[in-house]
Amino acid sequence: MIDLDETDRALLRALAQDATASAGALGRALGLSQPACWRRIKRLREAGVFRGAQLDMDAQALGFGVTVFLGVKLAAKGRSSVEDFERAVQAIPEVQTVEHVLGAYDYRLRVVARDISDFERVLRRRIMTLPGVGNLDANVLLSEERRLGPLG
Amino acid sequence: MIDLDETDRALLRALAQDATASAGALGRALGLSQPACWRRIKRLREAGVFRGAQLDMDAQALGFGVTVFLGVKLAAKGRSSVEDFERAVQAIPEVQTVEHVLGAYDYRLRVVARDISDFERVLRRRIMTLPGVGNLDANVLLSEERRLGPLG
DNA sequence: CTTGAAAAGAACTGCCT
DNA sequence: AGGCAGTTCTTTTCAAG
Repeated sequence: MIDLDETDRALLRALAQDATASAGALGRALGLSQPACWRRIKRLREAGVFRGAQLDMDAQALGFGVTVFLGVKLAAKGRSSVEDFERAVQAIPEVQTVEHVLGAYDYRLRVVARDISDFERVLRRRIMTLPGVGNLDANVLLSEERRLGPLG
Repeated sequence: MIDLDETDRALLRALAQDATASAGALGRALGLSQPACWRRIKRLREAGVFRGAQLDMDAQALGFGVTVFLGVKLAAKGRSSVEDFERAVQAIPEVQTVEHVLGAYDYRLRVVARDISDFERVLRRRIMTLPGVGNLDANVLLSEERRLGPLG
C-alpha cells in the first residue's frame, strides 16, 4: 500500500483510460516534464500498483453479440468438488471471467456467445454438464459502463 | 464483424494479455516480421476490434482490499426511475462498474472499499440511499481469473 | 511477406535548481 | 521534489525485392 498525491491520482486516471500512453505524452497532459513523469510511473510500477495492461476488444465486432453473467451455486462443496469445478470451467472457451465469490453464489461467470441460440448450446452442453453444479442464475448484459473507481 | 485467420487470433491472444507489446515483439513471438505484424494490427484497429487499452491496477496495493458485487433490483421501473438510478450510481466513487442486465437483477455493480467496515459505510450511506433501490444481493470477491474467451 | 534503412520517438541517465 | 540536456534504444514507417 502506497500513498499517492494528487498528481499520482491524475496519472492513474490517465493510464486507466489509455495504458499505452507514453511518459512524455502523460507529462505534457499533466504539466510535468518527461523525466519527472517517468520517475512517477516507475515508482508506481515498483510499488506493484500495475497488475497489467490488457487490451479489451469489442466482442460485438468479433461476432459475439451476447454476454451473460451466470451465478453458480455448487451442489456439494467439498474440496474436490471445488477443484473439479474450477478445472472444468476453465476449459470452456466461452467463459471470459471466473470469479470465486462468497454469498448467494459460489462462482460468477462471464460468458459470451454469438447469439442467443449459440448461448443455449453453451449452456446445455458446457455449463450444465459441469461437475457439481447446483443452482444457476443468469443475467443478460444490456449495457455496461466501466468507471475509474476510487483508485484515481 | 471481421473474419480472422489463425495468426490474427494468436495476435489478439497476445494483445489481450499485454496491450503494451510492440509490433516487433509480437512479430518475433509469432514468427512474423515486424512490418507484417504491424499491418495486421493496423487492420484490426481499423476494423474497430480494439475498444481500448486500459491499465488494470492492483486494488489491494492501493489500499482497497474488499471488492463486492452487488445485484440491484429496482423497486419501480418507470423510465424516470431508471434514469435517476443511473445518474446517482455514477456519482459514487466506490462503484467501478455498472452493468445493466436482464434477469433476477436490474443492475450489477462492482464496488471496492478499503475494508469491510468501509464497505458498510458505502453500503449504508451510498448504495441504500440510491433512488428506487429495491432488493439487494451481495457477493464478496474471493479471487478472480480473467481468461481470453473465444475471441482468440 | 521479406529485408534494410531512415526517421521519429520513447526510455533512461546525470546534473542542476 | 522537478527541469534540462543528452545518449541509447526501440518503434514506426517507407522503401524495394
